[in-house]
Amino acid sequence: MSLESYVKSSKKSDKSGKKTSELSNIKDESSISEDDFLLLSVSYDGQNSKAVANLYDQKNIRKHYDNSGHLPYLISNLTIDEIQNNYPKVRKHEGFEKFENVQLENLIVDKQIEMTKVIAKDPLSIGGRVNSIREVLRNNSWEDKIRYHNCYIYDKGLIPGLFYNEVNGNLVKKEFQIPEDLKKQITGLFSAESEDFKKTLPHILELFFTPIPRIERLALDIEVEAPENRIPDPNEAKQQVICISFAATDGFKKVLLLEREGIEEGEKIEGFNVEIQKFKEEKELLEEIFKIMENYAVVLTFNGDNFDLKYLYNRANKEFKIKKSEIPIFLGREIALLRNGIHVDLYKFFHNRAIQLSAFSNKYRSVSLDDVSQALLNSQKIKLDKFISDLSYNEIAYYCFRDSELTLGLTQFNNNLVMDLIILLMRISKLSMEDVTRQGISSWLQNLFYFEHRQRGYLIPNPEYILSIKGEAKSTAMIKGKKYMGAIVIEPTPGVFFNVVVLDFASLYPSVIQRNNLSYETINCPHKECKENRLPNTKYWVCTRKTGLSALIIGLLKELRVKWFKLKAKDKSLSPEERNMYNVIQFALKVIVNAAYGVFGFANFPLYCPPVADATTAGGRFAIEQTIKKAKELNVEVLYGDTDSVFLYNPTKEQIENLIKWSQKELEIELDVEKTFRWVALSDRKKNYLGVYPNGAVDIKGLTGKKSNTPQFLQKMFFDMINMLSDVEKKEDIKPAKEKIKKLVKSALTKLKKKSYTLEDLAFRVVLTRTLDKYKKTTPQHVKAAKQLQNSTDMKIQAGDVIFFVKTRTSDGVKPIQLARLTDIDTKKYKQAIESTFDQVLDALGISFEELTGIRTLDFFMN
DNA sequence: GCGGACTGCTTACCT
DNA sequence: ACAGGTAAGCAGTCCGCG
Repeated sequence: MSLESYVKSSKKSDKSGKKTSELSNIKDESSISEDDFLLLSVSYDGQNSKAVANLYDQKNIRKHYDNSGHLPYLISNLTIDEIQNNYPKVRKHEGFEKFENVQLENLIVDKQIEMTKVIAKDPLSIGGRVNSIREVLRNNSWEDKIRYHNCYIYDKGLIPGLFYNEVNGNLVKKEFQIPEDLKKQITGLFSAESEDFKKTLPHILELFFTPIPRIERLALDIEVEAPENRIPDPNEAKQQVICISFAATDGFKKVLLLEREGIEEGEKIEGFNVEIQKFKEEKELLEEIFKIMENYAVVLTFNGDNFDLKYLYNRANKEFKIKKSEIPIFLGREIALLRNGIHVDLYKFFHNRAIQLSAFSNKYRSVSLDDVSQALLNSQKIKLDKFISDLSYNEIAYYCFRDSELTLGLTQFNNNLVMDLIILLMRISKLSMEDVTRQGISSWLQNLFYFEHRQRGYLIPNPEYILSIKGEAKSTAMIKGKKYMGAIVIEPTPGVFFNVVVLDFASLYPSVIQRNNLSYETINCPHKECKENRLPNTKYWVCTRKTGLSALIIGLLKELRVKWFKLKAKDKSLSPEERNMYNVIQFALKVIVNAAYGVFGFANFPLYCPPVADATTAGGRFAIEQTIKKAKELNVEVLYGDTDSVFLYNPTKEQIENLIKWSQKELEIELDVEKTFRWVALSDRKKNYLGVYPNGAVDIKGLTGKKSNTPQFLQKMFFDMINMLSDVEKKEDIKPAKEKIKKLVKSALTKLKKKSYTLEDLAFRVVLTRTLDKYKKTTPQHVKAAKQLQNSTDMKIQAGDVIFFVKTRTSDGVKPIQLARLTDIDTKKYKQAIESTFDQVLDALGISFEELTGIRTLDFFMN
């Protein structure tokens, strides 16, 4: 279940009286006092040449400049003398400050090493220019690609998303007390764990037992004059800004308009009562925008990095020559940041695949404000029937304001879920709010691991170094082009099976990582005696002397999630608000923990270590293989399974308990009953099944009828069929259901022949994953349709667009619905689509489509 | 010139 | 740009075929 749907349902289901909160401080802001400041980000102030912490003082940003003289640096394996003699350019570098000796632990060789810290006056002297010190030192340079603001966070042990006080000019972390009994309960759960584990636990607990404050924020959206409806170029910013809207959490709402010749006031729009202010001069409009932005610590946009803020900056700077220092925005290459605030571009956040997939279960297909709002808020942008430039004042204000309202809404729904999630992810990853909302999950894990390295005095290894010692993966993948073997999918036994119990391993890969002590330094470690400690089913051994850092951290986060937060999220004795909070926490943990395996197999991850990923999936295969074997021994039939699950046919309670106990004892991995089906329909296709729960609810996996590109008329038919099947309680019920399905299909075929479906109903909807010119090898149908559209209309077609097309008897075989007519439709193709979609389910029921309809393929359309 | 067998490409899905 | 495994449909290629 997705994060969002869980929260929604728990809200609905519980209106009972509140219990006294066991964990009063987690959502309770009363424990926060005026001088507690939330750390939102750390940045580098180039003018003062200092790191600066951006704190949220419950209203605005408060800057705290470094007062310790901390400077950027890199680490060299050479001694100071060696550097002086062999690389004299280092000392002569204009940004060079000084050398220092340091001792760091190189985990890969498991030794303390004397190294040299090369300290510079500014970050660019370390790296980023052609003659930076890291370029001079070349292969003798380490830790030289770390962004300085992150380096500062590691060295000071700062945790973004936690509270700090200013004590005698220093930043001091505010400690929130975890209630004693709670602390005891939790630590009690882990009494059997290692010393390393226990030592780290309190630091992790702190992240989740510190209140999450409400953060006031302002959403904005601009409109720009657009001749012929062309999207204006934000780099040039040639057209005037004609409208801007604001919506903030404190209730502030406003629209600013530029007065233009020939624009009418327009009719007042009912229900739209937002204050509108008109400006005669665009420059004044811009200045007012900047003034309002400065009132808020956090500014939200949807695509502000690449459009709104970039446009405002360039317009102010290039057209009106407003000085850089008077514009509250500064531009990076692909980002727009604020001088005195935090800019969160929600487009980037919702684009993050971990967020898109896990949090919102792929509910929005393209990352547009319209799609995301539709999916999460059930609200949409205002539909226009004219060009932006032709709208009346009232119309454009209304249109523009809705965008700000939606943008703000995306952070507010379900009790500020998105905002809470962002704060939790900051705490776990140690990334600033700006970074965590813009960067992918590999950056989150990179930063988390780097932080831990520094905190423990470990050298952060160069990626090439890890690869040169540990090498590539040793297994062979099933799929061409992949680097190593992945999971096992059990060949399904086709048919309908009553009373099926599905068992699955709780967090299989993280459990393997923890149990097998997997980490880049522990796999194939340098110790002689460890070489005997082979991992089953692999060509690797693993360290027996030390706990691997990733095994420790991932294990800890996983254990905490499974043994505490997940249980609390389901605990009916807690208030819905508390459960929501626990659920957001367990979810944030899930995202991080589940991605931990994947990043080790991701070539751009700086701790990339294919053997770790390889050994992880091998451990997973070992677990499921042993489980199948054990099930056979217990005389239970395994019908199907995928990666971490087994479908058991009609098992007894005892058999289930046996398996679970066996797994705990022999594999040391938790096996749980995930779900029980009244019946399951399996075909011979893997990753495809239909299961009906005892209450009639249906679980559909992989079937074409459910896929998002299937035409709507067919999706609807498919779900009608599912409804008929969900009534089936016993074998005898299948026959009448079959009769109903027969009627359903016949009426659809008739409708198809009579052409009474609309083009919308018939459209296949496929995402264009790249721009049109990038399809070189083949031209798929949706690309053909998109090309037609581009050639005969003025539509701009971009990567990420969903193309609606129908199958036709024309030469291309397809037409975009904008250009098609019902008479073009190739009915035969649609009949085939119905047939194959239905076959996936009917196969399992032992019914053939032809038998069902009683018609041979062609006959129906022949007369 | 055309169709069947085949491979590869592309998208959407599962875990 | 976290991973690999699978299904489906189509595009493109090769081969055989008087």
